[in-house]
Order: sequence, then structure tokens, then C-alpha cells
Amino acid sequence: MQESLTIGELSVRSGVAPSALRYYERLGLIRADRTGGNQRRYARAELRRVAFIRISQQVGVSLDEIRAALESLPDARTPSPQDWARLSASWRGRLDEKIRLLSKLRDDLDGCIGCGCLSMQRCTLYNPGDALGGEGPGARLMLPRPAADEVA
Amino acid sequence: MQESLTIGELSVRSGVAPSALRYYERLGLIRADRTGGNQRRYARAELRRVAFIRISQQVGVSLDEIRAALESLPDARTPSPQDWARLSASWRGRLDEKIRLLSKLRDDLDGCIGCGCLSMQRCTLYNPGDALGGEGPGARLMLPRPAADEVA
DNA sequence: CCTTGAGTTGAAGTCGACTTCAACTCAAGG
DNA sequence: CCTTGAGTTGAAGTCGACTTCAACTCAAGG
Repeated sequence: MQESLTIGELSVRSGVAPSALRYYERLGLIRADRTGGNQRRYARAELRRVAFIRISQQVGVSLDEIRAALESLPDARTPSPQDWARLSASWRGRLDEKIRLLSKLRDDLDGCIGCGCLSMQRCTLYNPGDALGGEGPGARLMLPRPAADEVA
Repeated sequence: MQESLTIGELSVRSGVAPSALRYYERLGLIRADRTGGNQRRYARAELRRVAFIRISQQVGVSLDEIRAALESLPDARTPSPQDWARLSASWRGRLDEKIRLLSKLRDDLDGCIGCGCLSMQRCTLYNPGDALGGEGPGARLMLPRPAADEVA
């Protein structure tokens, strides 16, 4: 079994495009040694880092936060399963919160479907405070509570 | 009670920035009449459209799909509560699917935290086929199933 | 009548996560 | 030795959903 992987190999094994891997490296999420001919060679442990990155993204965490999380890994030794478990566990709260908000939206939507009101005031549905983390792009504006006013 | 709203009024009541309202209009999501001085005047019914847009975005639907959905509304008359209920109901499946994927991710993450493996192959966690609709930006690449290979 | 705030437009900028491109060099197989 | 595929770089492009800007006009109140 080979010690290190070329970028093409890491790409195939991780399912992440080479261009994305180079991008992650620029952001400091992963690292690679170089051969005499300046090609990247990845330690096998980098595979786990890439796995962590992709999983974290599914949880809705930005690359910048993932970078911060990865920095908490010990850099003297190869991270242990426990290190990875600790990191993964740190996203648990976010995931729960995301699921909670989405479930609430579903319940509210069902209520709204019942009454057909779709009013921003009467329904709990339209609840600007409840920003779903990382749902859309751009800055999520903090909205002033709309004045009590009916819709139509 | 006034018949129509200025863009500033609609913005305050809907919690959506005037620039976003103009953007929605360019995309054909909402409409406005014009005064002699070329200012927009919104019918009160537009408030409900804006509410629908924001709710749909929380479900993870793109503006383009929202536009398509809005086009199915009757344009002869002001949409009835039933019309809105039908539209809202059409997102239900997506919302369920999103919640399902997130819940699966949570369960898998718990399993992973238990074993600390964080392996792309052993865990069901890293499951490229299961793209969470509209989670990140950019094209979601369809990944080839990674070869059976251990991580470290 | 004057000022001020609200509105108008088209063009350009922003943000995050990448991809694409051009112009190279290097590695491996026949 | 030659070819071909894989790798390298920096710069620019892309996508969706907006925001910001400059240079205006218009509306309302005192």
C-alpha cells in the first residue's frame, strides 16, 4: 500500500475535484508535500480531513469555520479517532437546530395550508428571526418585527 | 386603509429590502403599477406574494422555481386562500426530504462519533449521492462511487 | 418656493465555493 | 527518445441572490 497519494488519486478516493482540493489547500484546510518535480503528494491521513470537510459542509458549516475547527487538531501527531469524534460532535448542536427549524417550518406550513392565510403576521411561518443558518447566500438581514397589520 | 403601497412601505411590512423587491420584479416574481412620477405602487395582494417567496426560500427553493410556481396562479383574479394553500402544499415533499436527509446525517454522525472512524467508505455518512438540495452554491457534482479502500 | 427624504435607473460589486483557462512542466510507458 | 496524460500556476469566470453606487427626478412638509 502506497504511502502518499497524488492529487488525482485523492480526488478519486474522496470524490472531490482536484481543483477543489487545491482550493482547500489555499484556504489552509489540507496540506501536501511536494515531489522534486513540484507535484503534490498527500499523506493518507488527509483523506480523513477531506471526509470531515465534506461532512461538515453537509451540516451547513462554512469552509472558514471548518478551517478553524481543523486547527484545533493536534499538529504534532496524526489525529486519533477520538480527535475526529470530538470534532464531529461539535457540529451536533447545529445539526439539531437546523432540523428543529425545518420541522417547525413544516408544521407551520401545514397549518397555513389548512387555513390558506399565508399572512406574514398571523402565521408563525414568516419568522425572520429564525434564520436557517447558511440557507441562502449573502448576508441574512436581521429584520425588524413587522408592525401588526393584516395582509389583505 | 390605503389601496397601494410604496416600495418603502412594502419593504417595511414584508421585511424585505427595497433593492430585493426591485430584483424580484426584474425576475418577474412580483409586479407594481407606476405613478405619474414613475414610482412603484404595489397592490396589497403583493404582500402575500412576498410572504410566499420568503417562505419558499426557507424551504430551499430557488427564485427561478418560485417564479414558475407563481406563474401557476390565476392572473385574472386575486389568488384565493386555496390558491396559496395549493402552492404551499407543493413544497411539502421537498421539505420532508430535506428533513429526512438531515436526520439521516445526524444519525450517521452519532454512529461515527461512537466509533471515531470518519471513514468515507465504512461510514454511510459520506454519501455523495444524497445531495442536500440547495445546500451549498455551485453545481453539485455527481460523484463516482469511491472504490472500496480503507482510509488509514 | 425650498429642502429633504424617498424614489428611479443601469452598471458594477459582493459573497462563498468552486471551475475554467492558458501556458506551461513533469512522469511513465512503449 | 517520444508521446500522452497528469500535474503546475495565476488570473479570470460562474452561480444565485442580492447590495451598492452615481446621477438623477419626484413628493411632501414647512
